[in-house]
Amino acid sequence: MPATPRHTSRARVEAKESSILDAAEKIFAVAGFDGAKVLDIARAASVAEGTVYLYYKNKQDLLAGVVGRFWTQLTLGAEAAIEPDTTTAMQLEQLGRYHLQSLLNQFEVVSLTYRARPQQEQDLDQVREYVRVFDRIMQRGVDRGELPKGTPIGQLRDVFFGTLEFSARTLKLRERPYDHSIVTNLLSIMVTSTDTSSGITQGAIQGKQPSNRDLMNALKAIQKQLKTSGN
Amino acid sequence: MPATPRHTSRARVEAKESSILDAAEKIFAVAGFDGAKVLDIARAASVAEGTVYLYYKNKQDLLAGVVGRFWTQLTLGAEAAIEPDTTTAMQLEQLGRYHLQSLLNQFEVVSLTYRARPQQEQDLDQVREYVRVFDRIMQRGVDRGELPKGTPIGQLRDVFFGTLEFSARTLKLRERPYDHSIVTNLLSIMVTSTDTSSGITQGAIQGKQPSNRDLMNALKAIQKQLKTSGN
DNA sequence: TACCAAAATGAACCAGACTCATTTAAAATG
DNA sequence: CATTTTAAATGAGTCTGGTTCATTTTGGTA
Repeated sequence: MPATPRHTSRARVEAKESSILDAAEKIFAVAGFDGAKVLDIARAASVAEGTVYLYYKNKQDLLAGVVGRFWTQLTLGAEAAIEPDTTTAMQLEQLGRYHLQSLLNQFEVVSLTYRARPQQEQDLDQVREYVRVFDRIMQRGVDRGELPKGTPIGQLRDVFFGTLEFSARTLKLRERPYDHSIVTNLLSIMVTSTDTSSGITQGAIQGKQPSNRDLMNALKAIQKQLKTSGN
Repeated sequence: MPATPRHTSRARVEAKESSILDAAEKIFAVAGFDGAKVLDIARAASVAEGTVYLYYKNKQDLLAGVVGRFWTQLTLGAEAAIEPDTTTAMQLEQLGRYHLQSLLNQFEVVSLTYRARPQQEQDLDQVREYVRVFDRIMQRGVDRGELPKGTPIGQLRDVFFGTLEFSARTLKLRERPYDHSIVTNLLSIMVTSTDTSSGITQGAIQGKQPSNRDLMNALKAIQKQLKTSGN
């Protein structure tokens, strides 16, 4: 079995494995998970149908392989896209751009991600790994004092990735191209809110009812402040 | 065929149709789309397997029926959850709470939504209808002068739903219950950003590079302002 | 070259979605 | 109410496509 090769060079086994993944990715992308026939994938990889099952337990597992590899590559790409020696804001912007662009460029594969996690099973590790890129940037920002101490990184992560994913869907739906202003807007929103010592965020985090009138008033003040700061 | 009933009362046909939907929803929710057998759904609806196909073209179509009904009901529930005569901020909060709670309570059905839109086919109309609830609230806010004229409703919609959906996933993953502070935080973030005449947002919308240093400085100023406003 | 284990193959198997000839139920007719 | 007609329901049988496994091929080793 390819799983425990002794006679054959590891390199060749891995080459074949990734050629199967390539074929699978291609077929899945054009036909979707249900539409893709294992036989077609095998043919595209120049391999017999049974051979696929030597490398992957079943079709689901094959999909997990495709999706996992995609997110791993995305993590590497993200690391590469981020300048290590710049501000937190700049790094966030770099990650945001990279993320949105990737979502758009490889929309089909991204969509497959949902098919790979059948309900509340243990999540794809590679996706988890990917979002840690964000966490590291934010944590470094806090450590350096660029962001306030109590910055709710986890919540902001949901804002960041959630917004970008929905924006990507919207753009795809309307057949619009990548739009940089989405990232910039998102960033300004997020960073504005990282001051947890403000009454608003503070109250929110503690779950106390913040009186919507107060909320509105506070926000009006901020808006005025922004306006007069003449920026 | 039930499609064009002449002898039988429309009511009875619809009753059977919805009893099949009920059964399907139940089975899909526990077994997932792939795991659900049409035979089981038929049994759960006390009907022969072939009968299901009298009402729904195929399994996918059945799923679309389940998901569509769900979002329609969600829209009705949302309308009901929103007080018509209150502030925009309050209404947004009501919608946010309702949405997050629904996502959590009916997580399985929500997850099925992704299975129902096989790639970039025409979206589920019912989902579109649902997000319009948000649009209406925002538009009314603008009309009333509670929100600035150029408020980018579309972008904020992505922030709103994107963040809530990701937050719901995170909560499910960590097996945490509904957390009201998520909605409140999200709101404060969003409303803060609705002043499009601020230098930051303005620049962003026009897509011009806003110089990250300027950005950070502006934000620092806001944070200070917030802090000193002693709120 | 002969041997052996790893790797690959594809025919056969089987689960499950879907069809359709037949049966059953319900309305219309007289 | 008996009879005819049409709608609705049925489930055995078909067919597609994922998965298995007995057999063949390959490549390293002695």
